Amino acid sequence: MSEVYDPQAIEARWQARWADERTYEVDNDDPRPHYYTLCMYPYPSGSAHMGHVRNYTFGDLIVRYRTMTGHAVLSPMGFDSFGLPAENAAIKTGRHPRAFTDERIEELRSSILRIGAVYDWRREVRSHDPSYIRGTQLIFLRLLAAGLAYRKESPVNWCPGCQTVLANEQVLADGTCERSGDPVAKRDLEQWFFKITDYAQQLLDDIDDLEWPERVKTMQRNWIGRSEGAEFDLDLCDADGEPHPDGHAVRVFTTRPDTSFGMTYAVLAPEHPLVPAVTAPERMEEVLSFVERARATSDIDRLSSEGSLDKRGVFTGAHLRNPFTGRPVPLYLADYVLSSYGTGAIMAVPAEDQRDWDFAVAHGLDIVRTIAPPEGWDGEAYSGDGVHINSEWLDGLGKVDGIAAAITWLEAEGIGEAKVTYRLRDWLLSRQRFWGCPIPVVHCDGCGVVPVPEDQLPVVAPDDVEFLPTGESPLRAHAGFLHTTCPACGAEARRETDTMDTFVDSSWYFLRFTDPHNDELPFDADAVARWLPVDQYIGGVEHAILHLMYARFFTKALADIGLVPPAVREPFRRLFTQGMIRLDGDKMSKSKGNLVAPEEILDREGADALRLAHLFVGPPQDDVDWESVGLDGCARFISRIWRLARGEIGSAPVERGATAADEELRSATHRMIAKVTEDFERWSYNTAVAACMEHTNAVYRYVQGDDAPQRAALDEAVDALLLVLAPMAPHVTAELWAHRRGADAHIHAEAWPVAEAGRLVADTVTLVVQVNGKVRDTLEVPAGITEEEAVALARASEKVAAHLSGEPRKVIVKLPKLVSFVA
RNA sequence: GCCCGGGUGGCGGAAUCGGUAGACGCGGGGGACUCAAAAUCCCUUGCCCUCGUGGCGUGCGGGUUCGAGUCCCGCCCCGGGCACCA
Repeated sequence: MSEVYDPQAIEARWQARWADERTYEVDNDDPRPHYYTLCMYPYPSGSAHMGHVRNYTFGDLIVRYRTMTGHAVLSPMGFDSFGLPAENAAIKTGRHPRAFTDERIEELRSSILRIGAVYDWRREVRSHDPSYIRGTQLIFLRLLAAGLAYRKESPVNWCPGCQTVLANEQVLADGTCERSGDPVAKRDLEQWFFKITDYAQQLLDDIDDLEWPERVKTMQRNWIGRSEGAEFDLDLCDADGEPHPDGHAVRVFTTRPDTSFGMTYAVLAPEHPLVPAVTAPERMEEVLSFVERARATSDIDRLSSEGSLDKRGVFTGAHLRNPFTGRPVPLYLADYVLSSYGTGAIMAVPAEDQRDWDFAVAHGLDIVRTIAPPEGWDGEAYSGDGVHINSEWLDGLGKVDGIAAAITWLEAEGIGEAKVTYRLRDWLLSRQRFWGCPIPVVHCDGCGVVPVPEDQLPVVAPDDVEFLPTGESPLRAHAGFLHTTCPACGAEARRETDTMDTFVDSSWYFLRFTDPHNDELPFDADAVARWLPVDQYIGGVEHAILHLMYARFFTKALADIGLVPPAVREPFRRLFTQGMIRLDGDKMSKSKGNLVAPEEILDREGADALRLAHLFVGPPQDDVDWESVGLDGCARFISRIWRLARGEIGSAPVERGATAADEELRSATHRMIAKVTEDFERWSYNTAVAACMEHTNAVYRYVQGDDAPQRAALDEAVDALLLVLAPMAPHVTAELWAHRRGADAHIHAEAWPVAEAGRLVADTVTLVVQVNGKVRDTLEVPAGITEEEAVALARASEKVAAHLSGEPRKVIVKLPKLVSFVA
């Protein structure tokens, strides 16, 4: 047992003991109530950085707290071990990504251990383990069989830097790759997709019941982007309104069918399939060159060309009949209409849509208002509510009624109907990379795409590949992997060489943790039923859309195909998103070169001080600047606790009857317990630490007072302090507990202290006396004071009398804290 | 443009239900201990002045209320998300 506080020795010893005693290993049939807490499994990039420390400090606090409150806590850790950095390192160094990755995992694991975070390491998973690959592939095949995975040729996002296609979610708003920053181009490739759009409505509806930060819920709602409106057909015609001989019709989606009388032109996306068929011969050359230009232009350039709208659209020479007016309107192509949203075609109503207004002005098209703008309106397009005008049978109706009436009319005419459209697109999962989970299908000239039978899983990439900067997966060049036989007909066939997006791996790892050694299935449904949904998920807000949306989709889809129990519709009941660590306003990151290495601090002040500093600096959800992290103050606090708990402060305690001071200390102890417990429940760790500091200061004053401390009151005060600090500063509290109770005593096996209700009420309280709402005096009064006594005492105050002449008009009393006189 | 957060001392932050604004910590000032320093311990610390039984004070302007950091209306600023989504 250490005599002086030596964090390195203490921390190493307790970390070893937690591992030896298997304190935090938990079985699925544990009789205690189950609690599943999970930090997002990390990509193994080497030693932990401050963001990890912060994340695992919060996670570990919950594990230890919930264990002390009597729960069987599932606390697993794993590694999101597929991904681009390992493959890029392989290209640079020639080393296999597995060797590189396994080293990074060991570095990260050892720094996670050093902060004292505890896990059930028996359950560790790694995305690149063959057993995990098998699970990922089996899930893929089941989704394929259920029609939830499919292949389609489509223009996809291609990142020239990463040499791969990207999901929409990985393309930033400015059209660049979220990883490399390169402008993303469009390419036509046959790719695998998951049908997440089938779940758009469920994903939207179920957000409501999640205990997630409102910010994250809003981001998901926006991403799904539901909009209600109508779809209808516009018949192709000539400039005089005569029907086109081929009878083509263009279907458009609009949220404002009520404004249809104001449609003065229509627009197709450049990629729209009808473009060649409808374009007038004399306009063909110009139209095709426009289409070519639009296709060659990356999204980033499409956006930057804003302002030159005349160049961004072209007339097709064709017309469409506005079914509401019966009149022909010109049909344009414009790159501001997206082929991937709605029907890829719009009716344009310049008076009620600013983009249409701008385009109409640039091209000299008519503008007809169908909603009267408010009095004094000096803007251009008006999209708000108002009374319809110029709209025949819609005139006089408001916006909402107008929409309903227009839809009724479309349905009665048989040319359209109400329609809900989502912004969410299907999830493109193919990646032309090596270091990912292979897509387990075979391409056969006779049979087409053939799934690899489940009993032949996993399909694992070979090791003897060459990593060259060719921009192609080395799998394509590996004859042994590429050439195989068709599982269906036995003929020669080629393996799929694309791998899956690593977000596929992270979409089910939380399920695997419940049953990590299952060789038959990714996981057993009963095991999942015992733990899911995750009671507390913790991670960075940067995953608010991608990972969290995909994991939700997987949970629903896997439940629908019978892998996950039907009752589990959501993976994460409660989500907490922690703030970022900044240094001088910048995000702390390797690429910015402004990292503060946790190791140095662990070597100096120790893990407990670092953990407390992270907890104390401010609300966990807020970003923190490293400069404001009060490491010294927390280290000082720990040494105050150290001396106090070892009886090195003040006079020696004695056995005696309780004095008022003793009773007051005991009351303070129980108020502290209540405060910390409440703060833990509401994720207010900074105030929990503050409450512990405050109590420590009170105990210091108590033991240094004129009277010797009473042993019972002092022991209770110190024990309670150690117990509530145990989840926050686990090593030093364990050491001090063993010092006080014997070497076998284990503080983390103790029950969480419970505040006695009878102790929470102080004997005397501060009564605030106000006159006209201003504080004029404060009086110490017995807690059980009556209203009459309180008012009498307040009236007797000279300070009150100075501001109150005569009788008050009104007296407001809120016992026992407030008496307020109204003059 | 739309949607979320947020704005409180020199600094990080607290105030949980409309009731003492500034808990706790950092930093500052003073003192004790010491030959001295470090460490430690104690006191003090929103601003202003005519120093009182004083005034002001939670981004700005209004309002509700006996009483507003907290509720309502209108702005300003900062951070984040989404954005030719028809």
